[in-house]
Amino acid sequence: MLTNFMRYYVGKKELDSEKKLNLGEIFCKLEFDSTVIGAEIDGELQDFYFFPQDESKIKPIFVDSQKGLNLIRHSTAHILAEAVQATYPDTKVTIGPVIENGFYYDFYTDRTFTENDLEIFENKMQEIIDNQTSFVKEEISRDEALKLFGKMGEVFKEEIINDLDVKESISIYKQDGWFDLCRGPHIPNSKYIKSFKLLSVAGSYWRGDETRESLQRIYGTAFFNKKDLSSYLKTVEEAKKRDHRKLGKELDLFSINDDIGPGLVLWHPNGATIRNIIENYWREKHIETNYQIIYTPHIAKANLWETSGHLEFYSENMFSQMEIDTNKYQTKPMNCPFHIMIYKNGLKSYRDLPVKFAEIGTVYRYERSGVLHGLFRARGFTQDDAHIFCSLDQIEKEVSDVMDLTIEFLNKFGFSDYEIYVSTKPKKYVGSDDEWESATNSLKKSLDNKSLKYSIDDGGGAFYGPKIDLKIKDVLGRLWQCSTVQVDFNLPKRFDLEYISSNNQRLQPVMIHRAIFGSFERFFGILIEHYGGAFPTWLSPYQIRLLTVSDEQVDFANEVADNLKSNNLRVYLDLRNEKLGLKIRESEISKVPFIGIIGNNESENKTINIRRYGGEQIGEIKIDELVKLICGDTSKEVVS
RNA sequence: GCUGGCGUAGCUCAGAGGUAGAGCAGCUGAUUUGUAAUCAGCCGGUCGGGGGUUCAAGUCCCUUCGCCAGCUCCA
Repeated sequence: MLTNFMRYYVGKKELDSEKKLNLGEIFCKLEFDSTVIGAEIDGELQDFYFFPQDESKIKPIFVDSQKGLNLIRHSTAHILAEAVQATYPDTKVTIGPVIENGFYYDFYTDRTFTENDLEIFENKMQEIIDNQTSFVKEEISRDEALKLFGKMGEVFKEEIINDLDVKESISIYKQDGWFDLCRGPHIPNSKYIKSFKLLSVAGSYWRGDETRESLQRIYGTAFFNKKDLSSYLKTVEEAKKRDHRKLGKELDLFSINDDIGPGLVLWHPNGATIRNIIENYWREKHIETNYQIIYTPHIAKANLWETSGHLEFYSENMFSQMEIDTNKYQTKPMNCPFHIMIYKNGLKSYRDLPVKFAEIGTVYRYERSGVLHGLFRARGFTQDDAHIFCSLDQIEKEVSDVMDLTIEFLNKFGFSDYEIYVSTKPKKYVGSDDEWESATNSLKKSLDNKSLKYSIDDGGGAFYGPKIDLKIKDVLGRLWQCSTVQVDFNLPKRFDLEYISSNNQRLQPVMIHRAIFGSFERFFGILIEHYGGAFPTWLSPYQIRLLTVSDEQVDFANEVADNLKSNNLRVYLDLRNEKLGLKIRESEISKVPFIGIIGNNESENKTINIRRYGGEQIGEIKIDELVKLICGDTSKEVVS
């Protein structure tokens, strides 16, 4: 008799039923309270309208979980769309997905939405939410759907329906009288939206295609409670405060000048001091780990770029050719061909391998004007580039060494959290399957041996070889991709690279491209934001500002400054006839890690009164103690 | 590149057809100062560039350069 007998496993409970139930009914029978708003089944988020299969394992999703938040945000996007159409009925809706920290909804309209509109929409949305509107799902046929949206003139929805696979079921979600084509899932009722905010308006294109209609995108976010929303907004504020373009100006680190050109960076003395410290550290470590440091030109004949394949595959990113005498030249977008030419200069033996060339090499790449962004995306930048020429069976050891060096570097700058990705063979590739497998295994092994966790990006490798990418996490939890290690089977072939093996054969080496910072410009930008401009003592342009209380202490202050300088410390001497309070204020604004105050007490006692950036008092100490204090200060970040 | 917004003193910003403004910075002077702004005076601008409308243009229109946000994490 009981043909439709079903069994569900819901969390730790189970439920038998004589008929098919949807999630809402299941939760109701099991007397779950209203904090359950959906479920995860086979890794997919589902709402109350979903009918699980027999024997389904159902993981309840609670309103205050991360997954629950995705439901809340998606539903908030629908309420936004309703509010926009209620306000401006001629607006056409498109799509409104959940994104990392919130949601957006794209609209088609002649009107330009303003900040004022956002406020109107927010008020209207609050009204809808306060009505405790239920989200009701209805399945409709394809024809019905086309008719329904066609009648409303919702052309974008029609296009979506037409593009859907015929097998796919089509659903709409109703709230009040308003509804949207949507596959869900949604929260049961708007009462779960406790706090939301519309953040900004921006342009976008239908389906991201710039040849299609341009749309207006409204970004917003929603949270389970007001506290989470305000802490998110605070993080956004904090990120704004740390914007490297703003701090770069305030701290006089760098500039980008209209008269020179967009995307071209001027490093001011303060920024250049930091870069110089980083470069010196970089050189020292590379020499220590057996790299040979080289220098190469900024332009080369077009022929070279033809051989390398850049003209064929990378020309969109290269600056146009210039003619010198009768030859065509181009500025370099990459350093590799130059390193290769140095390798080719003279026959190499297997005894020479691995050959490791490293260069702080400036390259120029054409970037579309709209994507330029301070130091993060520039047109001229300097890579910390290196190329390792080795045999296939040396890859594992070499990559292992690169990872050690990379992690040592990143730790030095206070980055201890990273995500690592190994990208494997794509559909189109050069090199043999054996080579790819061997190289990919070497990459994995070198990570496994260090117990470094990584994800596999299947098919995500470049056509010329597999790679490891490393993303670092900054103090605000943002991820930045800097370091990369890439195996290359392509360039050695194109340039006919070879070495003589132990049994006197001519063999082709493999090339490994690697960068730790990626580029000095970008890495510097990340450092500025990571440290909030308050650089640790070893990097800070000035390590201490010496402030005199009055003219009487000038001689002693000069003496202290000379002493510190002779110990290679970076000292800023403020002898101005100003009040101490002003001098301290200016020092704090410049974020120098130490302030040394010299008044009559100090000059009599031959001491300096030390205060750290941020206000911590250290008190009077002697010069040699001060030298030790500054040199030994290894705190990774000064609190801003 | 495209969509939208914005370019006013070194910096941060006000002015929205009728004589270009403020604070900070800078310069000069007074003050000799003890842990986040001493006081006063002065200097500073073809209002991003070019063209137009008007008796009159930061202000309106066109064009050009630059900056900012965004440009499929799919119904």
